[in-house]
Amino acid sequence: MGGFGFTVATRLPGRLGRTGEIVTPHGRIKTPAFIAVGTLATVKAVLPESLAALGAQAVLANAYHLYLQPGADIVEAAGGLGAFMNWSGPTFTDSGGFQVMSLGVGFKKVLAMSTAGVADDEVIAEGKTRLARVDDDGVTFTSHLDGSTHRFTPEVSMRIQHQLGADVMFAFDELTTLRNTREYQERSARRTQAWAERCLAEHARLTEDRADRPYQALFGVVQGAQYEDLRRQASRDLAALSGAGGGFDGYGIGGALEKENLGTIVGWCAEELPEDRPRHLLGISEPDDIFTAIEHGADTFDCVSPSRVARNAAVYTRDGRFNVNTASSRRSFAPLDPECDCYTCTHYTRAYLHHLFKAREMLASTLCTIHNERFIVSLVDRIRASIETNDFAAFRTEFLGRYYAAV
RNA sequence: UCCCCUGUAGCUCAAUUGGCAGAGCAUUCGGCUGUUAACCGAAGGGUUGUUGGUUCGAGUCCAACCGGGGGAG
Repeated sequence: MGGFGFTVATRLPGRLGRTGEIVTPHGRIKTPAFIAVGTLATVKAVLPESLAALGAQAVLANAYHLYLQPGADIVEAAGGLGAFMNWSGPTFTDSGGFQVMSLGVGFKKVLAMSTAGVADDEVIAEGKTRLARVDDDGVTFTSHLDGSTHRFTPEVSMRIQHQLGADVMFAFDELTTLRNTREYQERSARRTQAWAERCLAEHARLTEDRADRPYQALFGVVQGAQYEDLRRQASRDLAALSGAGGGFDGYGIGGALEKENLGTIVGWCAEELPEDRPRHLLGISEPDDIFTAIEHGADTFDCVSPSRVARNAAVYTRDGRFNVNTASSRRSFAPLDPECDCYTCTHYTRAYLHHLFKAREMLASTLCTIHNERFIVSLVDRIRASIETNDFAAFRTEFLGRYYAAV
């Protein structure tokens, strides 16, 4: 795994959390770290320069989306994801498993779905057009762009991700939801494990073929939904894999999670996964979840929330989240968050942002995305610092107490 | 002076043969957690220009008046 590495610096006493550093061919990532999401090789509405300026350390794009548009071959010909999108820092790509599967399921909300009352695995389609079919070998799905039919297997995802050329890739996994039966979860976990082995093998082969290129790390993904035994087993099984390349370079924790169980589930996985490899929690970034995830051993995480929510006028502040497009901001000439050091807060007022949203001006999205991304990056920076100075618990109490106070 | 058309939510407009007055936008608020998302949802808002009349029942039919538009002199 030349060119990729991870070292732990400080540990959170009595907990699984730690600070550390990931080294990639395109730079270092101080952990814990929030990875900005740029699904289509762009963090929507912001320039890469702005992202770098606000302290974003890495960007995560998506194999499914880039495969469909513009095509992995074009990204490869451009010199890889980073060169293509003019981002010189570390890059990640997600395998596309989540997208393909969530299209099949017909809904995206995995986090808070209830398990109540549904036992039939086929019901997960919920009457919507089913765009994907899973079998033991892979997934056949319909493009959401033009209806064309495609097939992803672990090998296909690996080939696409190698073409995209990100520093960190994820193994192709099956997404389940909390509505699937226990029996299905077990079957799915076995399938994801088998796919992990195939990803590793294909990855080793491709790495060999492309020895002239910078090394791309591969993270295995832990599934198992809300079941402790499945999560622990999946973690151990992934850790036990040591293919030609020496196993996974790190691990992702994915799948169905209820907010209340987030820490518990991350903890189960972190206890079973190798200490010396980074753990990435997929798709999480609410402030309280960040504290929970880090405490229980997550080193990195990514999420669309800061940018999506920003485009829809919701902004984070030290005193909680609010919508700038509501009347309360019409005549407010204060920054979004007076303690924030981002470009938006140091140059613009709530009244101006309110105006931009009401006028449907695109600068509204740009400025609020810069703010939200900075807010989360800054929060994680401060959490990292608090671990280093052994003030994590106090900082969490102070931050969350204020964030969720009043209003 | 006469003739024709037209008045319905803040705005633009719907509403079968007379049968519980709706929609889009705007307003107010809420939501968004491995992006099919500059998105989705909810709420508030009406003496249908006015006054009479016909009718079991009128936004709808009749009359007058008021406001707007057009035409003829």
